[in-house]
Amino acid sequence: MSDATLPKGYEPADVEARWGKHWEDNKTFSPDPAEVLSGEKQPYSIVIPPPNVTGALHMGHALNLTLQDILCRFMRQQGKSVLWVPGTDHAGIATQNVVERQLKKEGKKRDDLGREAFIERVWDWKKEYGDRILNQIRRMGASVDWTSERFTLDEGLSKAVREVFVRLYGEGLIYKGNYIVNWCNRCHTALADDEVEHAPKKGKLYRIRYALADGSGELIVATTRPETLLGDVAVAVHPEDERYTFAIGKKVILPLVGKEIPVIADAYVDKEFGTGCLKITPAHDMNDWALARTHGLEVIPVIDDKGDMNENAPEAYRGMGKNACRDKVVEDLEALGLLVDIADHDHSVGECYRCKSVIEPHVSEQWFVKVAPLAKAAREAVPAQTKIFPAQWEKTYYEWLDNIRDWCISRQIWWGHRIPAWTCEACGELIVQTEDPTNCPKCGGALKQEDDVLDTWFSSALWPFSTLGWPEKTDKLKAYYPTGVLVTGFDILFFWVARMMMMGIHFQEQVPFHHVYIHALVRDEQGKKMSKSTGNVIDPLEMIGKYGTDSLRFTLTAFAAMGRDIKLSEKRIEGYRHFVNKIWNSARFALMNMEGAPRAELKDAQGLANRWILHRLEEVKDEVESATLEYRFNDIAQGLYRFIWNEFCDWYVEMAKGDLYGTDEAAKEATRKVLLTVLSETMVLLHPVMPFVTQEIWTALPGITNPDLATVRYPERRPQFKSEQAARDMAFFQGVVGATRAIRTELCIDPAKKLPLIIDTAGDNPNAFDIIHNNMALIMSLARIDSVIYAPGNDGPYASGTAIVEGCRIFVPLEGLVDFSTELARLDKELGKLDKQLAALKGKLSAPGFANNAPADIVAAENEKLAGIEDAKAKMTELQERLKSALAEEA
RNA sequence: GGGCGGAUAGCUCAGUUGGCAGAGCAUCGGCCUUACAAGCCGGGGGUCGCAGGUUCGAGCCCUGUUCCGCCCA
Repeated sequence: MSDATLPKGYEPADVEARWGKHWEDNKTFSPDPAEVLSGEKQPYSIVIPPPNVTGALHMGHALNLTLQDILCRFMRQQGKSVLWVPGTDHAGIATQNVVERQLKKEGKKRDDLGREAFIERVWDWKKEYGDRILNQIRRMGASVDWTSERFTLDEGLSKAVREVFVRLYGEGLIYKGNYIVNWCNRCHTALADDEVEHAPKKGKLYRIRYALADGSGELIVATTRPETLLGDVAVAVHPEDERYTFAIGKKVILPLVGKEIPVIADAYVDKEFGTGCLKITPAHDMNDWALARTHGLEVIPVIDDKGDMNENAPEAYRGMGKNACRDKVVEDLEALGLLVDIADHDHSVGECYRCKSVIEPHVSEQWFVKVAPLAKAAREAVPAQTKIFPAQWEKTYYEWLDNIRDWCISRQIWWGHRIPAWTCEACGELIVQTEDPTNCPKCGGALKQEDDVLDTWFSSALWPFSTLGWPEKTDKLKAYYPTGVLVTGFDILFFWVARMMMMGIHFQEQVPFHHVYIHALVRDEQGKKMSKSTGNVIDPLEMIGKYGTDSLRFTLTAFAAMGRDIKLSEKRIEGYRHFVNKIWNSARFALMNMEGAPRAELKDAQGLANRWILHRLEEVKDEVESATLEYRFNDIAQGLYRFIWNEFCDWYVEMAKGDLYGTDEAAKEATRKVLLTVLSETMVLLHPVMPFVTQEIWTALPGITNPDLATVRYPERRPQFKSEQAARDMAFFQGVVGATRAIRTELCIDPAKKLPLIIDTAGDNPNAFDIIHNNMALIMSLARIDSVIYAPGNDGPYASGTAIVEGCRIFVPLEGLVDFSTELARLDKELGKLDKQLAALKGKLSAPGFANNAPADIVAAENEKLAGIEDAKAKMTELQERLKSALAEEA
């Protein structure tokens, strides 16, 4: 678009496709590390939180991408060398499940294919569908560097993963051991603590008699899982629980099994819960496991990895499913008279975050990272080297790191980074190294690699440096590590952020990012989590189709700092589409009035409107910059919204029409220049939030030297245009126009009717006379007035609508046009407002101690305010009295 | 059970060193005023969850309390 016109309506789809392609084809967002290494530019980098390769763009992604894009585009405007790395996560369990479902349709299982073929199959799937989410990122307008795209399972990242694993193993920070883990019977794998979700469930609490072996009585034990009693190794009571002190050290007979187990004392037991007697099943309960360790108790698993009772259970129960076994155990206990009762009991149950199956604590051999040393460094780095925004999350971060347990990193699935450890089948030697060994270095025997793969988060934890080429010492790594900020939701603060901190510090000796910005979760308008099953999902792509990317981005930005959750509804997006339209139309207006005006440097500002809008523009530049640097995204959006709509469109453009449509060529030229300057600089300020509409308008502006707005620098400051005087003068002008309009509307004057206006400029504003004198034509057009009489001390006719603006009385003569009882009532209402303010102010000023204790400037300001209101009240009362008596005389 | 956050207009929420409670949407009234009816002009609407405290002054700071949400156990 070269000529200075714009089509009547903004067509987002066309513009987005065109510019998206332009930016990608021109590699606009692919920086050269050399410009950083040479010292020419400062680096600014962000690594994208890699979405699951199986994923589809949802509102959380849309928010996350929008905020990062605002930062990246803004930093480019600041002259930084900006690298935003895109990519996807291989998402072990999720992706494997997708392909397994595919196989199921063909009537096959993964075992039918075997490991190699299955993995091949997953790669095929990835090739076919893995780009979906990436293309959706494109549609958000994200200014990522596509030449830097990575996948957590690609070759380079695999190298990084092996390097890290081998080094940690060498340092004794990775070990293999028996441990109780969260086990999903369905996914057939161990899960990390934070992959387990806790959901409230209705359950039962069973009370069961355990007889003391010496026949001196019985203990009644409360449990929610009676089937696990087959694996009990002790009963525990609180050491200070007087009901049971007699039993401590004795033995009880384990029902249905018949063996004797000890009664132990431990302060962990909650005296209030159930009966105060806790049965200890170390193999099937996390807490019992811990208790068994401190008391040196045996661990007897009775449930196997499929959820069935194993050979340690009495013969009657072997092979039964755990649920069936529970029924049988209860039945048998009842038959033996050992069951006291069953009560309803609500408790929280762990579920697999992938398939929602109930988690079964399970003892097995797994690989672990010893995290305590890593966690210590990660904790200490905050906030000195890495600052978390908002800072309240620091506490949560510390809380987690202080209570961290070793990280179970092995998963019994196939899709993922296979653990680089081999066991010699001959001598049992364990080999851990980056390169695949051929045979045992000790005895030459055949080797077998570990079957397990690594937790997906293990590779994600390396993302900030693995994507930059580590373990190679690449220019990219040197230039862009550490990254500037990590932008993410709080839900993965632990899964991911804390682990990146640990790995980054350990392997790069530097934190992976200077800042962490934690943003809200996007919920539906009722505040519920969006989910497909609830059917309350608002699809970002659908919204983009209906309202355009810019509308969606602006909406998310405007709500970005509003607390922890964003309640989103389609109506809001639709509302901000109106804003996009408003911007478009204001640009159309400006271009219609440019007539190819040459772009020349702005030297001075003439006229109230120009002086004022340039002053405001300077303020907005400051606001947008500081808000962006401080991650106050909603302030960026709101500041620009107000400026563009309520100031630029509603006032400036309307006032500019005076010059633009007038005959004073010099004024016309000056105003064109200001109009073009404000419009074009506003497009730059808004570009990070709304890249497309601003770019499209930018291209149409006359005199543009750089047509690609994405590479245009942030506007220079013009401090000479900052003018508090202009702001004050404008406020008075707006007051006069606003008061006049209000009189018209509230007295129901025909809008077409032109009225005269009389202003007594002898008020509190020393510039009143000049402001009115110099802007008479504007007042006439904005307030629909046909004549203005202004002079200090002038009285208008009593038969007027009246108002007080900064102590100036304004009169709209309405003789014969209205019923003046309406005006009297209107003045009553206004006086009522003044009285309210007066009462509050007087109360404050007369309060004992105010004059003495409050700062002098506050006292002076309050007194001035009081004088102003009292003056206005006196004047208004007088006007009302005058009108009243005149009306009485007439009658 | 431990921790964190929220409660402000009908709705969704701003409110950055304590100094006259704001916005958007919704609502009511009036306008096709030559960029925009996806618009313009004007109006109404709040005991800032509750109870105390600090202060000349509290939506904001402190204590307690109720309700809601989230995380961890």
